[in-house]
Amino acid sequence: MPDDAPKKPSRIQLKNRKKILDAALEVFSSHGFRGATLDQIAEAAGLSKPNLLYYFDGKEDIHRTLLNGLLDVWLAPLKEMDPSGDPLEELMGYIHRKLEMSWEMPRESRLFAGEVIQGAPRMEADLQSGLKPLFDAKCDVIRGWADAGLLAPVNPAHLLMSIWAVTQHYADFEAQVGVLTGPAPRAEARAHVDKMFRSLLSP
Amino acid sequence: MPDDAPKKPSRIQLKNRKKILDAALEVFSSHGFRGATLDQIAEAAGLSKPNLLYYFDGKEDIHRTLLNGLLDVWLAPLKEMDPSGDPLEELMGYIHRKLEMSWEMPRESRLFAGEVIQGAPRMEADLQSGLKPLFDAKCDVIRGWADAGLLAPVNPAHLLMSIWAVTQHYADFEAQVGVLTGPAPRAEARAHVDKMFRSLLSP
DNA sequence: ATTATCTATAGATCTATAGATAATGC
DNA sequence: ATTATCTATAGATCTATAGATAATGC
Repeated sequence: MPDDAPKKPSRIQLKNRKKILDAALEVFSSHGFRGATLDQIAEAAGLSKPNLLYYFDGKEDIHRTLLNGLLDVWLAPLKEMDPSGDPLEELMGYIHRKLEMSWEMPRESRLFAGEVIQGAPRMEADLQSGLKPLFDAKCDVIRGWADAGLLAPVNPAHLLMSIWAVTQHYADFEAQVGVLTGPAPRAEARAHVDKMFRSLLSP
Repeated sequence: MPDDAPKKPSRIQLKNRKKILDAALEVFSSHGFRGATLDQIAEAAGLSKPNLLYYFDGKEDIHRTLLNGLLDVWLAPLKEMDPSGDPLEELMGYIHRKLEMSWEMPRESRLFAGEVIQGAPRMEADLQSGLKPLFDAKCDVIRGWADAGLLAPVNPAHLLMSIWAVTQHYADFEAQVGVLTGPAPRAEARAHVDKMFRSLLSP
């Protein structure tokens, strides 16, 4: 048996790593990678700074682990889009799930947005391996639907990107949305987004 | 005559302040406020670090001056939207100007995006005084058009926000767009965006 | 025995200033 | 005389580690 055989993590291991990642989500999403400090994360996690570094190899390790772990959660709504379902309703269902997600998980949205805006320096590999294959597969599904006349003709890649743009905007640019619309009633946003994509996609 | 009467800035004043702001745009837009350092800005501007601080009161002063000065440029396309023009073509014209701007000025787009994502800590006042009145005025124009039946019924505020979301996405999330579509032909993006808003807005 | 936590601090990085010197414009 | 620039460095902030101590699980 090799020396470096992985050991089962203790309960404290799991609990504290989770506390740290929760705290890191809060801090990284509101200040960015460089703007966040280990002090802030340690304080938010209720641990000492050296104790943070007992559980992770450093600031970058915390950040990468966080992004990597959240990518699956983030892509789940898209995975749920069913190739054998009704095309228009599958797409509209996806759009509404993504919109709710923007309101329910704004920190996750901003964490990814901040990383991508700065050129995804700690995430490009994950985008290639995690996002790209799923993206291509779903583009094929949408192309199939459009070719069969079940949707209006549409460029699948740009459709998906504009769905992300519009839905994530409500989380990522919340500070601006707030100034411009006040505490915006979500129903209005929902109705607008629904109408926009329905008028684009209806065959 | 008061002691603090403003003096006409010398030619070197103007030229060096401009060099610094150009450099700062490059550095702040790719690393964010906190991630940028005066060393990087000084190097990009071809000046020594103390010399930077001879022209500006500090890092924050550079950042604020930059954001403030660019806001007008950034809002120019929206200002051009003519209340007495043809509604659909005025809006589509605006959308295409904004889309071109995203490709021609990605650094400006990312600078604003980064600031807003982090809650616009150095810009909220500018948003209130610079953006809000223009936004409200243009919402009124759009509402007038829609009420007159010259556009499909649409929520003006959410329309404008989705125009920004979709167009700026190509600059702000370029790293992701690049991974997913490769060096994307702009014609496809242009056609998609045109179709999306035209189908939403056509009366 | 191993895992978990703490205090203290090294070492790097960054913003900003002090103080001297050079260049420029009346 | 005023404007512009430089070298040197103070002072603050941050990541990370050293080394000791406490808690936990066989």
